[in-house]
Parts: sequence; structure tokens; C-alpha cells
Amino acid sequence: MTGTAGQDRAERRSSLSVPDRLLSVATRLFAERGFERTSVQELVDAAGVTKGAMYHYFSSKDDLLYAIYQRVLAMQTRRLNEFAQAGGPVEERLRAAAADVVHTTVDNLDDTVIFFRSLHMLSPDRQSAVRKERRRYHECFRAMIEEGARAGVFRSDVPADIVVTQYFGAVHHLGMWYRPEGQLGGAEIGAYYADLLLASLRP
Amino acid sequence: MTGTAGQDRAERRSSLSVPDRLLSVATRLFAERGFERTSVQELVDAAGVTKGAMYHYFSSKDDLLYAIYQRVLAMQTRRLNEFAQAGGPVEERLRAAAADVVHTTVDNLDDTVIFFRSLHMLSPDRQSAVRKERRRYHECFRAMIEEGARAGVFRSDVPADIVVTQYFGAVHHLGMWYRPEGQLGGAEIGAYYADLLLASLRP
Amino acid sequence: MTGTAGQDRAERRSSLSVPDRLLSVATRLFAERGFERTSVQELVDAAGVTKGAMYHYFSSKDDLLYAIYQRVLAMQTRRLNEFAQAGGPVEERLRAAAADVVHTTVDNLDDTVIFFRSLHMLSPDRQSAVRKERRRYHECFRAMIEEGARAGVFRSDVPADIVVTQYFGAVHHLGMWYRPEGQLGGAEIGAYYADLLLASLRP
Amino acid sequence: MTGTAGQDRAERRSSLSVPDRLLSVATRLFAERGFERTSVQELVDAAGVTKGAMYHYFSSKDDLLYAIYQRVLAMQTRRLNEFAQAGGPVEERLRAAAADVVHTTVDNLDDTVIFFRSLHMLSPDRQSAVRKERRRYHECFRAMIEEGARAGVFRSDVPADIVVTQYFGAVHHLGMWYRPEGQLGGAEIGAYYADLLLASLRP
DNA sequence: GATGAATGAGAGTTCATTCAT
DNA sequence: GATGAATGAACTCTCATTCAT
Repeated sequence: MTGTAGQDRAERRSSLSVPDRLLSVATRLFAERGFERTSVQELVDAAGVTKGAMYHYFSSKDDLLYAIYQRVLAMQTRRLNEFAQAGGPVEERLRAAAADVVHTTVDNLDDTVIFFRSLHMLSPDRQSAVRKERRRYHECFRAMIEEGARAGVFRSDVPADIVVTQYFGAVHHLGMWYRPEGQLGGAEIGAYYADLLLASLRP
Repeated sequence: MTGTAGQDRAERRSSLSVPDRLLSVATRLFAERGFERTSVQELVDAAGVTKGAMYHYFSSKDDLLYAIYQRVLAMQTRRLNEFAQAGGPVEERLRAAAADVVHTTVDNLDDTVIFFRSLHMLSPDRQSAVRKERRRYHECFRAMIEEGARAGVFRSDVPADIVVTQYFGAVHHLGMWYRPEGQLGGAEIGAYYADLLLASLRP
Repeated sequence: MTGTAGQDRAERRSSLSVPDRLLSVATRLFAERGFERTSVQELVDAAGVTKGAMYHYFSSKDDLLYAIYQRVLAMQTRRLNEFAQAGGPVEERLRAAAADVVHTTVDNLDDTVIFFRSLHMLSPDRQSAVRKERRRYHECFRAMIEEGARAGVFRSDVPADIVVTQYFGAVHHLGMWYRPEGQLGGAEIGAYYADLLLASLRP
Repeated sequence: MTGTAGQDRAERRSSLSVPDRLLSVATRLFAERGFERTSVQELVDAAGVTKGAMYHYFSSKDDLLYAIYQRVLAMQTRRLNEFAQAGGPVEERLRAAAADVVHTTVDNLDDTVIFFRSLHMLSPDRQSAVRKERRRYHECFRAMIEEGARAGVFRSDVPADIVVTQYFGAVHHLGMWYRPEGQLGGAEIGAYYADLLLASLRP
């Protein structure tokens, strides 16, 4: 009886499971107002659950944040692998991967905002884990650039590392200025960004 | 003579004034552990002053953060203006400005880290003020790109806005990975970044 | 069984609930030393609870003060209504109500002291709410005086408003001088006050 | 030179001496927002002086408050003495004194508001001193009532003390409701109050 | 599994007062 | 006489987390 009464609370009607609902609400709130400006109370209120329920699924607020990182990292890695392992000339693979990471970033802007703004709020161990995973991601990208350089389709007078960090820097900063209501969509910006990248790599 | 007794406190021996000392210590601590992870108590202890002294000069912790933003914005604007208003062909002016912003960023890495990580901790009014000032900064850069496009030395099939946000995104993210102890210095990275930018703009 | 261990703390042994205990202790302390001279720490120590517990029930110190006002207003209104709506000649109803408000005031002296001394410490909104409710209370009293004036049993050459504010001024000030250990009890003072009021109203 | 520049500060142009300016500003601010809600900084800013200047004339904030009490007490005593020592029948002397205390209270409403709201903020010693002086004031009033009772012009079945505290209670509470912009002036209210007092004393 | 009352350490901020100049 | 930078203790309030139920 009492349970039914509480069902009209925010997000209660959602079909997501409790942990997924918490993850989704946390992503929105952490992006909107920042990790430390979001209290656990606000979080559980917005998710329509109680504190006890949250602490049943996540051992701490930090744990919830880390879960967001894990979800983002998993998705990014999966997508990059798809593009890197596709066939075709390296310049096409790079262009596709470069455009896609922009598109995906724009489609998951909250994740990106949190990713770079709140990394320092994770425990040192988890920060290391995230950085390590990111490095693997970069390596994969760098490998394509070096492959192209060896093949002579890309210039080789600029370290591939520099190219990668420059490109990803730009991508990560989309969260600082991109607004969905603007003129350009994720696909268009992705195309431009990838085009500029390829142009800068011409021998 | 008086006051010498207390001089052995942390940073007391410094020749800086109290507000400057606070600004300098705050920049370091905010960059190291984040704005919200740094308590006012830690701040004043590290600066060798008391809380009361801090609140004598800064009306709030937010105010201290904003003072850092103002200092950064003033410096950035000043430098960009120097390069933009210099003579010579537009591609040379752009290259010099693009390389310099990297070099300056690397030389003031703490400022940059704070700038992009803690913007959301400022009061809404101040966030707007900072964003507005940044926009002016971008405009100046974009103007050079459009000038080059009209002159035919730069391509014109990619919106100058896209080029600017991409480039500055990369620059701002230097704080996420650049470590002074690494192999490349600010000047070298600046040269590479500027070179990639110019290359991407070839018609 | 559990929880018995902590029971020896001040007021813990009391059978009142946490919010009631806080309300009761706050009334005593606010009357004794004033609202602003009473720190939240003193309050919760005296009530045998922790700060967190207090803020679980009252959103601020101001909120606790307002709760006291609400309790007082509710009681005053209830009692006055009983007397006003009783039957009998208007001069008897007025005498009974006038005597009772004195008696009740004396029996709840702490409440009265707080009521008039700390009104300005409430938020402006709440001050207005309290004043509005008080005005309703005065109206009810005034109505009786006007009724008597129309009936010819009271004089009508002095505005009823003046009579009411004069009388309640006197009642409210009981908190400034009345001491329970004095010679006269609440009932006696009430009888004298009411008698003087009725005498002053003779046509 | 610099001194002249600061002359346009608030109240600087006033012809009052520094201590009088402080007293006048403190009276206004303490009445408006309460003693503890008024900081020494606000006080000296509003008076157009510096903290050092204030502490030169008043040894503490409490001292400034006490100076207000002293001024009020001196004035009240002086006026009452004038009326009490005047000639004429006792009922006329009492009526004049009773009307005058209302008039004077209304003309110095800030003083009255402070007097009863902030008494508990004085040091215990000073509270005693103030209460003692007030008692003397009441005695003088009571003496007139007893004189009238002995002379048979006033009733003697109500203790004179009760009459006095009732009347002064009403007077002191003028600060809680009287607003200068209302319909009735101090003289009119004084006449009504005195009339009600005299009426209530009819044998 | 889930609740929410309670904890307690610590946050940012205020402020009357002092004192070297 | 007068200044205002500096003090430092005390303030109200927040919050992630725990635990008896």
C-alpha cells in the first residue's frame, strides 16, 4: 500500500533498474552541477530511491562516480576497436574513427563533461586505472597514424603522440562549448574535425 | 624589526604581499587537489596567514578563485593582442600566436588546469563574465583565420569557428597530460601544434 | 535494550521525542539568554542530541525559532476562540478572555519573552506571517469591544484599536517583570488587569 | 588632502561630533536590525568613521549600547520629574505625565525598541543598573497613584504597582506596532492612553 | 532488501577586538 | 588621535556514511 503511494516519485515510473536509474541520474547531476556540488540526498531524491538503496548497490559516492567512468571507457574502447579493426586504407579508417569519436562524444556530452572535470575526485588508485585505460585508447589511435606514416600517406615529421593528444584534446573539450541547440550536429562537427586532422597529416 | 619573530611560518619569509601570497598558494593547491578539495584552512595555513586575513582581502573562497581567472584572462588577452597586432603576413601572425598560446599555457599549467576544471564552481554571474571574455579572445583568433581565408592563403571550406574551437580545445587540454619533466618543452610543443594547425588550413 | 547505553546523556532520559525535546530546550534557552546568545551547539548539548539530529528535524536555527512561534500562536488562538465564542453578556466574555490571556501568558512566560524579543530575528517572510496571525488575534478582541460599545455597555469615545493595543502591550510586557516567585499569581494579576480594563471602558 | 577626499562619506558632512554621530547611527541601526545583527563594521561605515575612532570613544560594542540606555534613562527621568514636581491636583499631574511618556516614546521610537529588545545583551552589571534606574522611574509614577488613592480621587482596591506595570507595559509596546505614517500622532495616542488610565482609576 | 534517523567531523564565514604604524 | 590589517575563536550549517529496525 505505502509502496504504491510512493510510486509517483520522480523516476519511479522509469523502467530502469535501481542501479541504472542511479547511474543515469548521477550522470545528469554530476554534469550539471559538478560531483561535489551534488549531495547524495539530492541524488537519491532525483532517482526516486532511498539512501539505503543507493548504498546497497554502490559502496560510496566515489564508487558511483567510478561506475560512470567504467561505462564511458567501455563504450569508447568498444567503438574505437570496431573502427580500427575494420578493413580499408588507413586514412579511411582514421577518418572514420576520428569522426566517430566526435559524434559519440557529442551524443554523450554529460559523460565527457564529467570525465575531464571530475577525474581528480576519484581515489588515486582509480585515477590511475582510468588514466591507464585512456592511454591504451590513445595507443590504438596512434598506431593508425604511425601505420599511415610508414605507408607514406601521412607526414612523419611530427610525433604521432603530439597529433593524438592534440586531436583528443579538441574532442574532449567539446563538452566545454558544444550545445545541442546550436547549428551543427555531432556528425557535421565530426566530419570537419576529421577533415582537419587528415589535412594536417598530409605529407 | 617587529614581525621578524613570526617570519618562520610557512611562506612568511616570502616577499609577496598577503593577497599575492594567497593567490599564489591557491593556484598551486587548486591545481593539485581541486578547488573543492582544498579547504580554506589548508589554504591559509599554506600561505602562512590566518583566515581573518584572507577574508580581509577576498570576500569568499569563490572570490579568490575568480581572482585567479581574472589574472589568467588578463595575461592571455594581453599576449594575444601583441601577436595579432604585429605586422607581417597573416600566416606568420597566426603561427606565432598559436605557438605562443601553447608555450604560455605550458608555462602556467596550474592556471590552465584550474581554468577548465573549476569554471562550474564560480557563481553563475562570474561564469558568464569569464565565458564572455573567452569569447572575445576566440574572436580575435578567428579574425586572423578569416583574414587568411579571404586572402586565399587558408582554405575556406571549414568554418573558422570550428578551427578555433578545435585548436583551443587541444591547447586547453595540455593541462590534462603535459608534465614538465617530459621530453618536450613548451616551445617545441607549441611549434608542432602551430605547424599542424597551419597544415590543416592549407587550401 | 539497544540505545540504553547512551541514555545517561542530558535529557536523554526524557520521554519526549527528539524534536519536542529540542523545542522545549530551545524555549528555555532562548528565553534565558536570548536567541542570538544561544549557539546551536549549546542547544543540542542541552537537549542531549547531536547537531545532525537537529538539522534533520529543523532546517535552520531560524526554523526552530519559528516552530516556537507557531506553537504559541496556535495556543493563543485556540484559547481566545473558546472565550470569544462562549455565551453570556459581552462584558463577561471580555473580562474572562482578558483575564485568561494574562494567566496563560504568565504560565508560558518563556514563550512570551521570546515572542516579543526575537521577532526581528525571524526571516522577513516569517515575521509577516506572525504579525498577520497576531492581527487576527487582536481583531477578535476588538470585535468584543465594539460589540459592547454598540450595546452601550462600553464607552465609544476611544477607538477600540487603542484599547486593544494598550491592553495587549501590558500583557506582553509581563515577561519583562513578572517573576513566578513574586507575591501575585497569574490568576490574580489576570483578575486585576481585566478589572482595570473593564473599568476603563465604563461609559 | 586625503582627509578632505573622504569627507563625502556618509554622515561625514554631519555637524555632530564623532561620538554623537556613532550614537545616532547606532540607535537607528540597532532598532532597525537588532543589536547583534549590526556589525561594528556596518556601524562605523554608516557613521563615516573608522573602527579605531569608534574604539577610541567607546570601549566596546556593549559600551555603545549602554550609552544609548543612559541617554534614554536620563531623558525619561528628567521629563517625569518635571511633571511630577509640577503643581496642581494629582489627577492632572498624573494625566499629564502619562500622556507625556507616550508622546515622548513615540518621538523616540528607536530608543524604546532597543530598550526592551536588547536589555539582555548588556553585561549583567549594566542590566542591573538599568533595571534599578527604571524602578526609580516607576516608583515616582506609583507615588502619584498612591497619593491620589489616599486623597480619594483614585480607587484603592488595585495595587498601585499593578496599575503602573500595566500602564508602562502598554507604553513600552508602542515600539512593536506604532508607525509614524499611521493616522494617530503621539499626542493623540498619549491623550487616549492617559484617559483610559484615569478612567480605570475612578473610585 | 530497504529504510531514514542519527552521527560527527569539518566546511565556509563572521566578527569584536587589538595593535603597529 | 586615528588607521585598518590582522587575529582567532566561535558561528551556522552540510554531508557521506552507518545501523537498528
